[in-house]
Amino acid sequence: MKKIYNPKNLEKKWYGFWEKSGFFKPTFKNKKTFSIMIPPPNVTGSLHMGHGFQNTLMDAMIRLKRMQKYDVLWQVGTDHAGIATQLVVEKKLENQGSSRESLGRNKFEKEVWKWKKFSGNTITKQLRRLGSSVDWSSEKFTMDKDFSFAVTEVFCSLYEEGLIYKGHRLVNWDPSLQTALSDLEVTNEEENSYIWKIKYKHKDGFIVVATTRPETLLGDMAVAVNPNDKRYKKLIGKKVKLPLTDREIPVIADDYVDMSFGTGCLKVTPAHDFNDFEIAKRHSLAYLNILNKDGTLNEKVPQKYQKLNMKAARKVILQDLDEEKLLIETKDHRLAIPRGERTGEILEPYLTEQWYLKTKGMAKEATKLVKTKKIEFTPKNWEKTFFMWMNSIEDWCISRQLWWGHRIPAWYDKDMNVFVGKSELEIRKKHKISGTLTRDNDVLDTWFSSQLWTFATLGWPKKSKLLKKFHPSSILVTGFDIIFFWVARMIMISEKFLKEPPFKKVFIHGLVRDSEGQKMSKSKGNIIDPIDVIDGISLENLVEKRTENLIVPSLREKILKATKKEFPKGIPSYGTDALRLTFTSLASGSRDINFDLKRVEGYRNFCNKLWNASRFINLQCTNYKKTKKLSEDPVDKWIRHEFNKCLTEYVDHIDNSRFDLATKVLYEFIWEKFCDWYIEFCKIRFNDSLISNTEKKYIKNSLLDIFEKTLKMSHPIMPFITEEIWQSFREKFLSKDKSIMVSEFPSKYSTVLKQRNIETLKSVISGIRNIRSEMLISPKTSIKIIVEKNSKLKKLLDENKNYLFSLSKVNEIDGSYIKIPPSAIFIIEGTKLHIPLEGLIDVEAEIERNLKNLEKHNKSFFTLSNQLENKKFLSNAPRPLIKERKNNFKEVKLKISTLEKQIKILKKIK
RNA sequence: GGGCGACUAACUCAAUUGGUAGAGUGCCACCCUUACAAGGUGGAAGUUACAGGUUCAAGUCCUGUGUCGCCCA
Repeated sequence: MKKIYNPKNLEKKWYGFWEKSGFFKPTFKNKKTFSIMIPPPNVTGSLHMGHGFQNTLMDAMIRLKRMQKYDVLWQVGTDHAGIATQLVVEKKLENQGSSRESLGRNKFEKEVWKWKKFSGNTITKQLRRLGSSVDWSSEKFTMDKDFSFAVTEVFCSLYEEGLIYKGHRLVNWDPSLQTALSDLEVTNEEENSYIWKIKYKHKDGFIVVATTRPETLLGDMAVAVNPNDKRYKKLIGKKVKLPLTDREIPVIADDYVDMSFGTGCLKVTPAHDFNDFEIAKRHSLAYLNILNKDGTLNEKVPQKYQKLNMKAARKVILQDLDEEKLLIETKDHRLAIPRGERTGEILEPYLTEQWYLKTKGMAKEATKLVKTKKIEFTPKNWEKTFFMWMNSIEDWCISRQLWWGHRIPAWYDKDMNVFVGKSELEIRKKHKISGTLTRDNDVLDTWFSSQLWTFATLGWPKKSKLLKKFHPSSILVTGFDIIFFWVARMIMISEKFLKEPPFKKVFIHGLVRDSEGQKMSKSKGNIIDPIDVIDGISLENLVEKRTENLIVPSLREKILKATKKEFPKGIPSYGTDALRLTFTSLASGSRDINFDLKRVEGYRNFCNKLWNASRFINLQCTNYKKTKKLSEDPVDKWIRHEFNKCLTEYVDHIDNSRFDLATKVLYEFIWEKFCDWYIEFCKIRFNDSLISNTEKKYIKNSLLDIFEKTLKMSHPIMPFITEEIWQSFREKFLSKDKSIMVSEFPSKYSTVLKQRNIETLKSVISGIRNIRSEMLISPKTSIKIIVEKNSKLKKLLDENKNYLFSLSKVNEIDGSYIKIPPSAIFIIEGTKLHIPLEGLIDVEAEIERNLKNLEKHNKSFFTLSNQLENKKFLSNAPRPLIKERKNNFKEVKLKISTLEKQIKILKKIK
């Protein structure tokens, strides 16, 4: 074994071995089941830190349950990601001088499939690098034939039930994509803009309308005022002339108008504003659509403005208004601008006919599932958010004017009568149609298909074995950003079609941000690729990666500088296990996860520690194979007790999705208990000539036994290093398992009591070390200690001489206790322990040290005495607590009096 | 405007039902002791954002304020 842990090579080797051996597949042997459906990543995307985080948590659970002999299924697959994928392919075509339109629908679709084949492996390769033990044999893609079949099935059935309908109304329209988007795909962010005041003339003068969107003026159908607004009361019902046109529009009264905003006069553009749409409904106004699909003005506006896009139109219209002296004020104003979350384009409310799904009824059922705890959210407060959304849910616009996705199974005859069915053939048969039928051009929103993920992956609508065994899945692990998009919709649709929840628990994790809490994004140039943390990357390559394909090239310099500052030497290779440990250690249920590479370094060191511990054990057990009998020495019992404690907590924490705490107890056990003390105890015994070879064998058995259990316990979080070490110990462990990952999860040692003596011994050793260090006694100098002859402590120390002598460099325990020379002292469980000063300790420094300790104890003396003098405390506080405090008080008093005496003595010598 | 969350050591994060605030990294001192310098031993470091309140006892519960972030309108 090499001196330094090097994760390179060994990770790929073991992953390949696991996959080839079929360890990831469900066994169908065990009754208890555990299943997780992976949130399907975008098929053409690549893995980011969020994926890394999420998959680490899932894998930890999956590996644990697999070792606990559950029948485990981790369903894997990818999502076709309609808009995102179409955009990428269109961009590619554009670079080749081609376009979607010039290719036509069929050829374009073929291009996308080609691209999917080319880039689709990226993400699955990356998942493998993370160690994710997903069942590749049942991998699914949302555009697979059987999956598509399920989508069609659901659509048709919802349509037949009357839950899907076609509606003519305003949608969020992305002019660059020329498709509708659902409300959830819109981001509203405040931006700097203006508010303009424009004169609308009438026969007795004019009124002033305030607007943030002057360019939609050409679609105005009314001017609205508040019915209580005295300023405009007499104008209600009159007509005003719409500027730049020859149209006249009425002044109407509507409560919606805020008298204090702007001028109190609102222009009403029914076809291009959601609020105005509602106003128009109330007043039976006409809807005048003034936009083409590409966002330019159409033939309904004066010729001059036709074909202008919104930006250009605004400029020209403001100019013209100014010329006609109708523009009277331009003022800075901040307002929320709706943009498409994929394209960043400004969206237009646009009047079109779209497919909608009625959601209110399903939402009610979904709410019930959570309220009755059939589904539980962790952390729990997300349920609140979930309920809020379910209460205010609107019908879902499920059609998209895209070419990549599940095409809507609807056909139209010559007269535009619509028929919905699984195929054209089926429709012809059913409705006895022989004439032409044309299929609807639109595809379904990607989320419409991904909502079926938990069951369509398992073969639904067929009644498959998998479905029966693994649905509902045990837990869903996902980010809070898609609770509405995905989680809620899965719950609704699963309850609708399977009459059961899609999962029993939902674990909502935080968003991975950079170390300063900034969201990682391409435009900020602060993205860290998990694979780069695993393999390492040079500064040059990192900068290159962060600045390529920038939308705003001017950011380049800034990103370069920031990257150089944060990673002056690039990123070293830390290995998957270190990264996974970092992720789990950060999974505390908080909303934001600031990813700091320094934490990875700490966990890489931890892996190195484990690695080297195993080297030591390997060395001690050369040519040795474990036998049954374990040593019953107190130190062996002590470590077993510690192990039991750790194991119980560890499993509990994972079951409660507190991966941070699980990582913590594991870390502390391995480093602070196993390595710092137990291995040292073993080392001393192996070197002790007074211990028989037989006894040493028992010690080796103990060591190997607990080491194997420790490796197994660690495996779910750090799979690679544990497998590498375990395999090299396989014969020593006498294991018949092929891999640690399919071995049985360790159980507790039976009936091991807490070993108080060992704790005391540790305290003595630490106390001596403390004095040595503070008094600057060279590590080479051996010292003598003096302990009261008949004390329990003396007996304990005599019994454990070997440990005491090597771990604190003591060479004599003097129990004579007559004429104690000037000493440094400390008190352990009421017994004084002296270290003679002569030739070792600077008296002045020792006085200082004692004064410092005295001060510390005085502080607790006061808090404790206050507490214990307080009658209310004594009558109200729980008994054990009072007892504890009283003991503490006694101890502190003793310590203080001893220290004071000691200081007096020392001062005398001086 | 409504809702949610965060604020704890220099940095990144913990702290079960209220019971004397803990890790990692960094810092200081001493050590290359044959598992490990990616290490060992010891140490310093906090008015828990602020102001009130409840309580014997508050980082934790309540009220208000501030700063930052997210969601919805």
